[in-house]
Amino acid sequence: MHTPEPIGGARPTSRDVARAAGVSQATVSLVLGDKWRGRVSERTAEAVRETARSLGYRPNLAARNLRLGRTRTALLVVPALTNEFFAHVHTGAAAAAAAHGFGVVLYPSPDGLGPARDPFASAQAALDGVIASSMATDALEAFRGSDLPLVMLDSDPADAGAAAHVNLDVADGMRRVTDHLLGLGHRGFLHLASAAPSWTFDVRAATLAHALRGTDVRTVRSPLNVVAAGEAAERALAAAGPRPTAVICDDDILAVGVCKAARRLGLRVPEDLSVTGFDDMALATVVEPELTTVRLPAEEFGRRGMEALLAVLAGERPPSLTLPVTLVPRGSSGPAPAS
Amino acid sequence: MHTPEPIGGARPTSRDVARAAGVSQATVSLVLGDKWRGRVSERTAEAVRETARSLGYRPNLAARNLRLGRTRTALLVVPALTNEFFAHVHTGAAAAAAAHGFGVVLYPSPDGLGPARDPFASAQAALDGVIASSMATDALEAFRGSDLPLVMLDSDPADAGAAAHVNLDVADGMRRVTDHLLGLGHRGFLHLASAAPSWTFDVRAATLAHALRGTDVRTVRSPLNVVAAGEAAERALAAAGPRPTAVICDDDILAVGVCKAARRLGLRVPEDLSVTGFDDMALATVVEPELTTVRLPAEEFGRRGMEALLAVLAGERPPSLTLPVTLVPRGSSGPAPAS
DNA sequence: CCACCGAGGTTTTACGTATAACGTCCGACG
DNA sequence: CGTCGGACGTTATACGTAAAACCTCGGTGG
Repeated sequence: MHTPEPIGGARPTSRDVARAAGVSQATVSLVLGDKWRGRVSERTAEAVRETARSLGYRPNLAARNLRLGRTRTALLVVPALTNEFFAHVHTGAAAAAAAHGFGVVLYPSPDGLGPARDPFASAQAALDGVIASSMATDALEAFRGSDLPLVMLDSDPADAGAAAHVNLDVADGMRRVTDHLLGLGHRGFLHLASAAPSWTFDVRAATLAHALRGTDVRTVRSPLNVVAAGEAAERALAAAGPRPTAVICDDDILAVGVCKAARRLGLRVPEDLSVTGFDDMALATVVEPELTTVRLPAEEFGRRGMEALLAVLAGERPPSLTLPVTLVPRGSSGPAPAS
Repeated sequence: MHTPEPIGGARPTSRDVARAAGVSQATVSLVLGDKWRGRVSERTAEAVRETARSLGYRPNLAARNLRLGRTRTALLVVPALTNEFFAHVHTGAAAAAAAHGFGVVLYPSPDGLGPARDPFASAQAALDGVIASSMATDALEAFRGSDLPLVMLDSDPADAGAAAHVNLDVADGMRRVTDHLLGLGHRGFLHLASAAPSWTFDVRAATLAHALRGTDVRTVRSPLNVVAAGEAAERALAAAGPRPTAVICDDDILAVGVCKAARRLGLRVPEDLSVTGFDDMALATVVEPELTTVRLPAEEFGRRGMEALLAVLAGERPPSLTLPVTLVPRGSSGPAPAS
């Protein structure tokens, strides 16, 4: 029977390697840390490397972190992992981190877009910095007390609590959506907004309100899930008064709910009702017809966020960025029906 | 202008707290570690707590980890975060971990279901153990060299490299699918299989082959994404010979691709073609009609995996588990068309 | 002939924590 | 009256690493 090594199975330390190679611990550290040029002979260095390999030596990260006072690890806080968008953000952040020898610990704030209870208690890993993405305004409070450098993604650039900001130009995105729909002749709108009190959604609402001033706009809020969004949309579309001809959604998930509601109400998309989403996730091309939506550069977003954090850690003062977005017109939006 | 504390801004240590409270560092450690009963007076203890609070003391995790020789942190390796299934697995694992004061570091194997290059170099965090979920068979090799306790999810239970196994009863799931479709009168099948060389998919294929012996079965492999799956299915369905009346997919993502292909070919689902998925992710209820699929207890899966790891770390020898799955019949499967 | 230097190391120290081992004072008991 | 044992702490040490400071020895320039 295979016994998987006694649990605390003493791993070899740099001192073990030193003893086995007949040198001092300091020499081992120098060689393996690649700082031996001119201080240790090529012969000795190779011997040390060989010994380390044969013993299966792996440096103790805890000890190294303690000694160096940093961990080369960043925490990425996201509202919810089930939202594909944040998976892409993570990919970008992790790639940028890896390029600089950093690691990323992912921490999904447990209450969806709600407040993060104690990210640091949960993330046992010692951290060098934090990237908080698209957090609810109240959730951000949890980070005020920390003395860690903080980069905020998708939050109010005026907020002084962060060392740097990286944003998506959601205002421009929303403007492109309204321009698109106004150009198609729509004058009656339903704005299906996210119920989460987040800066990024506030911007969308304000932009939309401004761009559609003078037209007929109703707003309904819904949590970010298909079923709830469908119910909210169904109620709003079945309500009395003139029916909107276009539904603008804060997120693809909401838009999918609207499409399902439209089908239940016997409304054809886009002939009777145009629907637009936001994010351009895989979801957008799954529904029939495919969603007109705003594409966000999710991966670049994560990458820029990590680069900003790395800059802060290097003592620089990184500029605050706003990344451009694009409108992707697809089948879910069409000319307004003749009234 | 708000200067966010000098980057390396010396945080207070337990010794600083001790000095400020007029006690020794050991006393601080005892009090804050909640091991002071009978060794320190209530008055002193409260004074220490108060001082720590006012100084904003936070223990240095690196030092604690070094001292204790463990980190209370586990690594969860998943093939791809964009697959919603693994987000749920993480949720379950994180919950179980938190209940025992553990943290979870998420590591998405960068190459999808391909080999994980060096999980330990990337996860800078020191680790107590590893949970590897649904890894490709070759990717598992990356973990052989490690001396960390390893729990495998969704992999061959006969594999002796792991300290424990937790599995989903995918064989039973696939049998339920075939029973369901055979009961509906289907005799011509297409199996749209995942191209990833993973144990869990091998089991599905073998089970399907056995359950459908004697009927007409073709197999096509596709990567796990909607577009590729759609193309593969379209080719297979348009090919010469008798057309299958049911397509059995290894994953909901593949099934969605099939639905889109069916629409392009002018085939109605389920009247002309039945389609089944696997996993029961959000995707399954987004397409029209909604997918008949196999529901996997993803969150419990993650929870059980973490519990198994915790048991191993506690020196126990946890039993290998297989969790039950259920068939969720929906609109995408119906009676076989009369030929 | 001696001071100096560079090559090739070693000795030592510090990081911050947890805890085992060790004091000290005082009341009580034999 | 001695000493015993809580109550309440303190002192000392170890975890494994990185790196500053130091040592030794043979060659070399002045």
